[in-house]
Amino acid sequence: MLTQAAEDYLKSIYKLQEKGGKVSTGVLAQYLNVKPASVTGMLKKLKTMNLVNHERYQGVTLTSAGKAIALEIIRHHRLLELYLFRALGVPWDSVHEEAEKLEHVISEDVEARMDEFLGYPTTDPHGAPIPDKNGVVTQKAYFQMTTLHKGQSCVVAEVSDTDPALLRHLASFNLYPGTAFRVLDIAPFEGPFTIEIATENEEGQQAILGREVTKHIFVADVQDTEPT
Amino acid sequence: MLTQAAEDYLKSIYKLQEKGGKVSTGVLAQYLNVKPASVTGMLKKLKTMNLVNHERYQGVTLTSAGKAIALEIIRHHRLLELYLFRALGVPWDSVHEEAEKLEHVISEDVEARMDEFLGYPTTDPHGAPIPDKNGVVTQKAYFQMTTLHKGQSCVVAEVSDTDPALLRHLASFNLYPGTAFRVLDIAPFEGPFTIEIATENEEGQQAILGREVTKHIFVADVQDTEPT
DNA sequence: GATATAATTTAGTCATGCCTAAATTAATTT
DNA sequence: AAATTAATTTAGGCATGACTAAATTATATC
Ligand SMILES: [Mn+2]
Ligand SMILES: [Mn+2]
Ligand SMILES: [Mn+2]
Ligand SMILES: [Mn+2]
Repeated sequence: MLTQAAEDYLKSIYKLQEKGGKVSTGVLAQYLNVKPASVTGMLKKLKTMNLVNHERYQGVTLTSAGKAIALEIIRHHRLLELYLFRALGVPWDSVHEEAEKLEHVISEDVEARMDEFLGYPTTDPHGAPIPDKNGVVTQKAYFQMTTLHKGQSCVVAEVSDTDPALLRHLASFNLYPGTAFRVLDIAPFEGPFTIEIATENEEGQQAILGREVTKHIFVADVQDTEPT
Repeated sequence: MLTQAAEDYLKSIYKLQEKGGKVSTGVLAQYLNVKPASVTGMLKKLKTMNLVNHERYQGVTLTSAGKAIALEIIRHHRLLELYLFRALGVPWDSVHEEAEKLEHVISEDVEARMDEFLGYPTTDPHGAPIPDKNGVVTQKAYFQMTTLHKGQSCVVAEVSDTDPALLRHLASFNLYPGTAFRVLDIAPFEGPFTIEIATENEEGQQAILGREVTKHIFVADVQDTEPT
């Protein structure tokens, strides 16, 4: 069994190399809240275990063995988030922190039982894909919300799960993965978005979202619609 | 926050001092699968944190602060065992091992939610009492099964939870906490017990339990009955 | 009461995983 | 091409928590 620290390194390398190939020591250090020197030390260990490819000064990538472990931990994390949310009613904004500790500790048996209880889900409460038990991830295509134009409508696909305050803010507008909305206006000079959120009773709730917030929202099913 | 190792020491000291007051270094070492020298080292640390009373060569006891932490961990452990058993159907013989890792990692919020889901239970799947949220334990009076005499009937109160093979053996006879049985015979020279287990359809299943097994079973509601 | 035996503590090591400070290497400017 | 700046690695330390071997203290035996 790997240590918790080693598992977190692998998970982080996976996430960072998804958007950008080779991962530099500095980027990884910042992501893990650790100094670059500590990263170098751990990469050496991971390399002797054949979990990463690493040439000095050249950045790091996962080997297929390393990737398999990373996906295993990510699967634990996302299943746990959804399980805690659905089965125990743990709030949307605290499941991440809780799962961060539990992911290293649950057995394959408990993982399988949660999966069954949840009906073999494919996304976590923040819209992130849950790798299947063989480590296959089905990543839906989506765009950062900042790329939307006035008048377009879409559906929330995924939101960042690390900042509880952001998640509470989104929840205050009922803005969850699966929620549909339309862009009514975008203020100039990188200003805020005004959107209309589709609600069950057809009324359409309005919300104003600052730029920082929209960077953490990803959308799909983008369509151009007639202005009302 | 304490380390996982420190929490395990406190939990173990609590359990050992329950039956026998002061706990010796050697006994604690054996219980934790660690060498006596390692125990001495940890006791020094725990003493500086005012969690234990320890005079060299004189054994160790918990301070009230240490006891509070021990009970907190034990509460986690037993709630987790029951939760895994009831909510996820984890088998009787593997909940202990699973809970051993999770107990150090769950939040007070998840603890409270499991407690609510379970209806504020008072005993775990092996019959051990669950301390309440204020650390109050209500320990039912019971006796080791070896103290029973031929003809007596009783109810299983608690069984040891550490050995999965033993638990599977007991399960094969449907012998769980709450199960009633009567002693039909005790073979001489520390021999095995023959018992009749009460079943729903009144038939009465017989079982033969060796001495080693009976040492791990604790019973209550002992009554002298007429031999049939 | 001296002596043997058992339990406990001390002393010195080792592996993890983090740190800071200094040295090295790579990338950018000029 | 040389010099500056940034990224990365090396070197040396620290805290945990385990180990072994040796020294110490307590207990049992004669
Ligand atoms: Mn983690
Ligand atoms: Mn998530
Ligand atoms: Mn434990
Ligand atoms: Mn138990």
